[in-house]
Amino acid sequence: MPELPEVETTRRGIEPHLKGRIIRTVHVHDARLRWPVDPKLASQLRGQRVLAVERRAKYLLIRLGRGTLIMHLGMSGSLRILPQRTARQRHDHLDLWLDSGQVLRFNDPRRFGCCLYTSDDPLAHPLLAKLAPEPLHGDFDAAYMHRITRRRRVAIKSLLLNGQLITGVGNIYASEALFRARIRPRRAARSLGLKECARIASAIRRVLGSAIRAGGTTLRDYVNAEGMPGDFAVKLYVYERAALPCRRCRTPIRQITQGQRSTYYCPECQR
DNA sequence: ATGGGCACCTGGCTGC
DNA sequence: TGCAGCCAGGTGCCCA
Repeated sequence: MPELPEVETTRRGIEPHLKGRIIRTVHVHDARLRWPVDPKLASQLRGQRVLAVERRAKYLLIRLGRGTLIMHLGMSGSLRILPQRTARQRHDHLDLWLDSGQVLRFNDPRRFGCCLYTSDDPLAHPLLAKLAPEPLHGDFDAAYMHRITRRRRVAIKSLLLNGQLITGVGNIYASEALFRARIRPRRAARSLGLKECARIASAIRRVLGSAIRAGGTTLRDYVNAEGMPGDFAVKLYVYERAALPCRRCRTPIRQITQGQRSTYYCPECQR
């Protein structure tokens, strides 16, 4: 489900409730996630204070006094802040009970998410160490886009989903960024010129930034820390709009498959 | 090194 | 109504 804007919206929603709080207890209701929740997790977290909630790509980093909880929402995960006595629901996996009387609850129907504790530098963790630069930071620009596309024959859409080259962009925002950059998704990465790379880098930053300001995209089931959907779906130009008129030129939007994922584009606006 | 495909899961929808 | 088939916001891993 969540791409960078949804993860960032979640981070902003939970941080004010977590920062400075102490984790009193941890309840693991269902340890089955992408990797099983470590049976030692509860004893590792108990009594630790939350120093900050950070984000790296689509990972959330809950910085604690003696370590870090690394969480990923996968395709269907959500984190909510709830009063302690809130009844559990299907697919609730774990609760962090805080000294404030609130609970951070992780729900994930498809179980592609994860929850890992490390006492080392989380950025050096094998899952995070090789991730590409943050797309909203200064080192992600036209020159970077140009450099990583030089030798690659893959379609630019597929490249945008490669987390070792670009992070934070998932299937929705890959199509949306290419529409805004006016580039066809099937273009070979290495065929793109510097100006086109500049348009893509700029489009990625703009679409992610706009989506964060709208609280993310809810198509089916994404909810923020308060359980509310995001508002960006109404601003999508192409995603899930197959055969509907392009919002810019009225040409029917096309849907194709690339790497077993759907891609949407306007054959008129994108070249 | 690069790229393609599969795997991991549940749930919702469509069509017979 | 039941059931099979297909699709869905991610990404690690294996193979050519």
